[in-house]
Amino acid sequence: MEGNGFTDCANPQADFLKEILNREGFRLTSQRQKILALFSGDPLAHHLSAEEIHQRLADQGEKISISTVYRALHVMVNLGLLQELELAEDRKYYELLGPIMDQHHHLVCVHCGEVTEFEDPRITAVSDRETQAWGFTRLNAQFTVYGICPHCQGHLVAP
Amino acid sequence: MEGNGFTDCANPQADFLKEILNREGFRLTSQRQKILALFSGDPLAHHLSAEEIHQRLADQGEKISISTVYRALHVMVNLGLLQELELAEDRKYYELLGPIMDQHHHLVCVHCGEVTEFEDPRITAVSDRETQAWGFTRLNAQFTVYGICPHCQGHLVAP
DNA sequence: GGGGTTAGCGAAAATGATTTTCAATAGCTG
DNA sequence: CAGCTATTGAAAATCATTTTCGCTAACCCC
Repeated sequence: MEGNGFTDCANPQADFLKEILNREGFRLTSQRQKILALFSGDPLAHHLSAEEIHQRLADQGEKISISTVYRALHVMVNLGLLQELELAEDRKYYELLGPIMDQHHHLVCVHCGEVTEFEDPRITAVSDRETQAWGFTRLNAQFTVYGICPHCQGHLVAP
Repeated sequence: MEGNGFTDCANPQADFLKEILNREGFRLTSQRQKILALFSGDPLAHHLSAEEIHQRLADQGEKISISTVYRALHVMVNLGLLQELELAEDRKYYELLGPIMDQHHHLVCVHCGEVTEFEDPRITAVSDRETQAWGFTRLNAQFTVYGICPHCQGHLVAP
């Protein structure tokens, strides 16, 4: 009954999303807004999996189906709003892909799962060079380094 | 009844594998030898998925259970003999990780799936720099660039 | 501003890669 | 060679992700 906060008053965030969606024949739904809001709202929520998104929404009282979460994530990846990451072994993670935000990469501890981000212009340089050299249209690049973090190096027992 | 060709006469390939396996408490089995032989035997078989390995073995008359293939791949990844790659969306691929072979990376066409390899010392330099900067022990690094290959750029219809 | 069209939703079932279970077998070490 | 235990095969189990289907809600047009 009560409003969801998106219905009428001008919301620049929503307008932006709506335009991007409608341009490609997609519709602006409250579910998509809430999912995207999770990323832009919480700076600590850099990397989220579908299940984590579903859980966080449930925690804040939003009952959104897990299939809807997956569908929304795919749409946003295709629109270039999110990027899909292969951080853990089994599930995929997603992060906001701002047009401003420069390409950044990941250092993952295979022991505790901690993820650290870093940037280096050389990475972008190499991906540009290679895509051009082979005549590819570049869509995306992922650089992930796996290792053991300083903290976990103390606990080196057999897994 | 007839031999498998590995039973007795000195096989440097097998001895090498046996030593590596035994050093960590693993055993040399004919299944593991055959799986590893697929990689070193066929230079065209750069990137293989578990299912492809199972199929190739079946084609050459070797009946090895798919679960054994998965188990062998994990062991070899842990021993540093193989590297796990995230090339396609759904399955994992594996490739030989020679101590000689320098780190190389992948350029993937998201349309046709073609995989091209390239090398660039800057990538290794960056991963070394970052792991050291954060105090990590470096295990592995993967750099994958996604794009559309020249051939597929002609077929740009909506998916 | 309402009505028709159709994208999108939820719930549950389906899929498909990978993992585990368990009894039988085969490496390795003494 | 014997004993211990890692490994295998086959089938069942997992588990993330996708699909199906009837219903709802966005968007477009008048």
